[in-house]
Amino acid sequence: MVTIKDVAQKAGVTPATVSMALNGKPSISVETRRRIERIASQLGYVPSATAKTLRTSRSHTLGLIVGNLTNGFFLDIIYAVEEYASSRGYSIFICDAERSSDKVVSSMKALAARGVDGVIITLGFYPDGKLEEEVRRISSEGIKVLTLTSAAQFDGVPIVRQGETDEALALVEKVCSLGHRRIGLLSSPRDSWLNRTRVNTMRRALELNGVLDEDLVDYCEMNVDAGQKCAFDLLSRHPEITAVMCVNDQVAIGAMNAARCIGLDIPGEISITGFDGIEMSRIITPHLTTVHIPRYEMGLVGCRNIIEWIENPDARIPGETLISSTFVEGQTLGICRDAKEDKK
Amino acid sequence: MVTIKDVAQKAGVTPATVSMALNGKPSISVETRRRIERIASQLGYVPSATAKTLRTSRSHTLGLIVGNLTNGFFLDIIYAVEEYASSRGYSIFICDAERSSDKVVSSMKALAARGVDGVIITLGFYPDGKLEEEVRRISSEGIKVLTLTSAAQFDGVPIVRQGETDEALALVEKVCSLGHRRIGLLSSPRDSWLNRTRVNTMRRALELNGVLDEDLVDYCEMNVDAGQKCAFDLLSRHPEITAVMCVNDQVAIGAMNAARCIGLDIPGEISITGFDGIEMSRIITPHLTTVHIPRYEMGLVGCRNIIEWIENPDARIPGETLISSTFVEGQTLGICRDAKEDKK
DNA sequence: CTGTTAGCGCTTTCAA
DNA sequence: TTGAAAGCGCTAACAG
Repeated sequence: MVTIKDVAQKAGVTPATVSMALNGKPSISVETRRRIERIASQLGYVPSATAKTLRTSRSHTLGLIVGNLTNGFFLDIIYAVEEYASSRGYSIFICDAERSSDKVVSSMKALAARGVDGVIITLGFYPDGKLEEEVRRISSEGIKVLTLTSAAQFDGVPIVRQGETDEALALVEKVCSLGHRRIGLLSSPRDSWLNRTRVNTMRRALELNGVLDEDLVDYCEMNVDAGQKCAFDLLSRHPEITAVMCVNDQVAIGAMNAARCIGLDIPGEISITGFDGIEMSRIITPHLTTVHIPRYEMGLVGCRNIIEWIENPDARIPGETLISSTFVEGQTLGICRDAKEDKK
Repeated sequence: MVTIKDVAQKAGVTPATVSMALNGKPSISVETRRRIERIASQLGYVPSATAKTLRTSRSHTLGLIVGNLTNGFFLDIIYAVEEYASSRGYSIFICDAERSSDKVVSSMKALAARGVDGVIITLGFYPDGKLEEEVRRISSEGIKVLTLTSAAQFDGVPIVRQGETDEALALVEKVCSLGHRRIGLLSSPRDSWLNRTRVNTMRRALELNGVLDEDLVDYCEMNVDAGQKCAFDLLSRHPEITAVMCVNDQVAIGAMNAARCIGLDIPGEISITGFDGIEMSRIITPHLTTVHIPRYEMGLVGCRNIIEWIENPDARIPGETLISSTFVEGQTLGICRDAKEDKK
């Protein structure tokens, strides 16, 4: 491996001079700089980031902790973060939280030991106290922490989150305006973040429309299989349901499968809505009506913010950044079948 | 930040002793070790991985370069690699190749500068000479390189690849055995890796069965939209086609959408096959008949092999590891409609 | 069993 | 404009 010494020797100068020349310090004569640059590239010299980090306590690396790597939801975030970071000369450590606060804490310890300049945390579950404690600890070591999405939120830690409340409300209004009164609600587990936020918003909106029926609310894990099973049960118990609103797209796709099993036409006999706007939602037939969460933009903005903060610790970056979601018109929403019958 | 010196001072010993104690060297008295451990954890001491790396030239980090992060195909690999690596105390740098050899080369340079112990490369496209050169360079620096999947393959570089030839042949046999004679083939672009390997295998099998018709072969990008467009064209031009075999699941899902547009029942009037066994293939209705590539196992084995190699450079790890794919019985394969008519 | 010493590759004063 | 020297935090010889 060729080091700064080798370059210095061959150029007939000291390592210090090479360092300054290659780092664009102005106090080096153009002539020597040229010579050093030539020799460096000739020797294939690549400065050791490790040594640089040890000396400067700046590593140009970031940690990215995602809630659960098997969930395609996080893919766009990883993509955006990696893309922007690498364009700024940063490398990304990827860590899977495996839905557990403990794993997040151990990941953060590892990242801190490796000297990352910052950590981006994006979880889909509520973190426990241990995590908050660790966030404090590494912050006090000078490591910048930023959270994406709002399940994990800490005092003084900047957050980039999706604005989705208006869209959730609008979605309910849309369903109601089509004449639906018996509306099933497939939520995530009772103590989950999304049940307490997103689904609760929908619940309140249903209530305002006078169509909330807790018997028609069910709770399931957020994957296709669970959604299918849960929707099947719900629709079997309550055949009067004409629309099912789901906590996310995976559950909604499960619900679509269930409806198909039962022989209900979508959207002729039953309407279905999702949430998130994952890739699959626009690929399946009929296309799912959903709300698209701007994951790419969130990743981009989050990464840009934390790098800005790292490189300019005095510049206060926004404590909270809201990025709007967008309604996605699919083909799973139709006029209530009862309303149609009434017309006949 | 608390360093080894702080611990040493508080324990009344030298840094060297602390280092040995914490690294489980046998030459330390149980008593001192206990004391040091206690003080270390009390002070919240976390050894600097950076300093350790500089000193030992072992970083316990790996680079993972994936062909294209937006493709869900790679998700299971990332998951497996991260999971296994972190269980062994390694952290993962994730890099997106963005379908370009140049980006891969610059990623490798960055990874090498950061002192990674190894690099896992998994690409879906043919690399150019520059990449091979860079692989040689970092190998000569002692960085271990391993490739996953076979698009990128270099002399002397261990590879973990899927065994899929038998399954591709079996798939063709299956289709033919159902009576199909007019079989469309949706391949990836002509000069792409999969066209030259996987699709070519299918092509030869079709030929052996005497049903290869180059007019029924088309080439498209490997995504749902392209697949849909291409399938629509093909089926419009050749309504006699009764089965479409696709280079991968995305294209197959596109083909399913196209068939539905045209009003063809799957599998009643047209059969469709995919390849890869991505999550979506078993979620859509009807489930796609495909071949599942064991991405998780590949990632696991690849990661295990490279770590073994790193930690024991003399132990020769297998130069080529083949992991079998599996046929996935879906609902998109049916008896040829012509055959059925004959029966009537 | 523990201390001393040297040095990994780099940057950053301070002198010259 | 460049050189000399110190040191980031750690480990590995070698002494004692």
